[in-house]
Amino acid sequence: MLNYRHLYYFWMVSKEGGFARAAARLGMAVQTISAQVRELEKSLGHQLLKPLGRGIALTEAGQAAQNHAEGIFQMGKALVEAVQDTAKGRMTRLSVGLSDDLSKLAAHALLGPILDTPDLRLVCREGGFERLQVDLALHSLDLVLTGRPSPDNPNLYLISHRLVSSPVAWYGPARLIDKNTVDAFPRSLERLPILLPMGHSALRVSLDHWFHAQGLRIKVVGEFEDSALMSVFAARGLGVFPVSRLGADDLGSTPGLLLLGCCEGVNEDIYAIFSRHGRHHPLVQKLLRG
Amino acid sequence: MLNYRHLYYFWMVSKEGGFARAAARLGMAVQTISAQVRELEKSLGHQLLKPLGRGIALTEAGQAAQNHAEGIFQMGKALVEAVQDTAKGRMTRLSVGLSDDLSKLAAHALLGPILDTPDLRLVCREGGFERLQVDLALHSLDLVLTGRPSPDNPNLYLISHRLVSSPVAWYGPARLIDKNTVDAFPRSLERLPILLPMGHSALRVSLDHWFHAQGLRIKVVGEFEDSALMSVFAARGLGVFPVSRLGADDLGSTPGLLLLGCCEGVNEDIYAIFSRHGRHHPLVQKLLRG
DNA sequence: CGTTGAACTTCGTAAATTCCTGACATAAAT
DNA sequence: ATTTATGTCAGGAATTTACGAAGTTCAACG
Repeated sequence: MLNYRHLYYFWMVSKEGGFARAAARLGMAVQTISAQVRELEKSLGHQLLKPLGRGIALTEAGQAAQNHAEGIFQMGKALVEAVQDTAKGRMTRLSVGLSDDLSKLAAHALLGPILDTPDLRLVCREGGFERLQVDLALHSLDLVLTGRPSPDNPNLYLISHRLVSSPVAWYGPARLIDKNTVDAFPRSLERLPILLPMGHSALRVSLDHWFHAQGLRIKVVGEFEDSALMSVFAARGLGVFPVSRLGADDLGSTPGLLLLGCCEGVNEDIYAIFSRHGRHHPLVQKLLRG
Repeated sequence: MLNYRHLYYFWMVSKEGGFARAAARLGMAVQTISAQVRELEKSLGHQLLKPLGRGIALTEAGQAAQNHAEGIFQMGKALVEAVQDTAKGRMTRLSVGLSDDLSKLAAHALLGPILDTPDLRLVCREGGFERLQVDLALHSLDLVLTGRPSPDNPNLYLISHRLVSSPVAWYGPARLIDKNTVDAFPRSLERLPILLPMGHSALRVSLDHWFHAQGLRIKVVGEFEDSALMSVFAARGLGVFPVSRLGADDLGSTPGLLLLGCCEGVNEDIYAIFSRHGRHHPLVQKLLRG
């Protein structure tokens, strides 16, 4: 049976890069740390640290152990926080991951129902879909908002729930939008430089289908992972871009951006992904209800 | 500081559903377990278990703790295995995740270089891309083979590396394939029922582009998450389907399946994803070299 | 309605582990 | 040679863990 106390000391040593610093940080004697780490090595049957110069270095086995320990103690920390939060009457802290493929404006609109929660402490993290999924599994996020469902594997510990399905509109810089282009929409897209989300996003797949169905031959001048970045490049005149209408009503009043048109039949779905196990965060439940 | 031994007992109790059973499983006295779990509750400041009938049940905080503990001890187990494996001269165990969007035949071909490793113990797990990604982060997999790259976030702990880019061929049941359809390929696809991978796979996106570029209007009769399942339905006569040529040479000799044609310009990329940290599994390195 | 028995709890004490003090050896960089 | 860091050995104090014995709770059964 692995001794987690020993592991903790080992982890601290490898993080601080030496027994002396680790002992100082832990407020303990150096010999103790040394002895305990040695115990760990004995119980695992392999050397984890080797001398290097006047310090130490990780062996291969040590590096493997380090990686795992990192995750273990990260989860330990998350556990304590989670327990503290659960029973604290209403929960005030909510960690949300916002996938890059999601319109930031839509995200804000979706989080609306809980923004007036008293004493709310909202922690927003951004990143790629996969990265956020990992954090969800490690329980350092309560909820992920994304444009793509996680496959609803029954024996898995994640649930995806479609929050909304919002129509998609096209916006562009004033330089490119005039009465002609608006009237001729969507045919006018063929004459305009187009910005699109990256190929692996669900919205992109829907749009490709739509182009095909409409028989549109378009000129793609840019592909973006992050929709906010895309809108910045669009406002600077690079091209026109699609975005979920949800929360984008005031995008037309953004300096430099005008509404080009709304493509019927193309929707951006927004999903909430959260852990199946355990209690659900009350704020997550509130979001799901509307 | 969280006491992992207390946590371990708590976890065992919640898994076994009672102190008595947990004590039996641990070979210890019931009182000990009870006292230790009580210590944990005291240090966390919240009750984790509550009486229910003549047994016990998890409180909300307890459920949160349970979830985290599950991951923690899973990683602890993985840590021990990893350390055992590292120093055992050459590593013999390799845990590979095979993404559903990947042709099983191609996967076998890619793993070829290491299949002759003496004393190899290959652990193959299948699943959705996201699920496997999570297992990679939890270090219960060494490597994931997939048709889609994980975004190469520089400050992230995962690396994707494109292993091969293999052309895609179409196969179908004898009932649908004859000299006419082969000669008229790819135009003949318009007259054939088509099976395709699910919309979120990278191959699907490439194919949609290809259909569009060729001006093909096709009839999709099935979409599959799993390419192996797709080939089974195809062999039974449901339709024709695309598959990476890599490792598929002998697919033509599979009872009931014939080669229809090869679409130039459409490639299935296959990526290897693995953890950036620590030493890389020697077998993973061997795979990357070729 | 009281008894029964399974399951959890409390208490006191024995055993094991953890941790410190202090002294000393080794190895490498300046 | 000096400084700085790791590695080792001992003895003893402090803490944690484990268990026996006795007590409490609660559903089930006659």
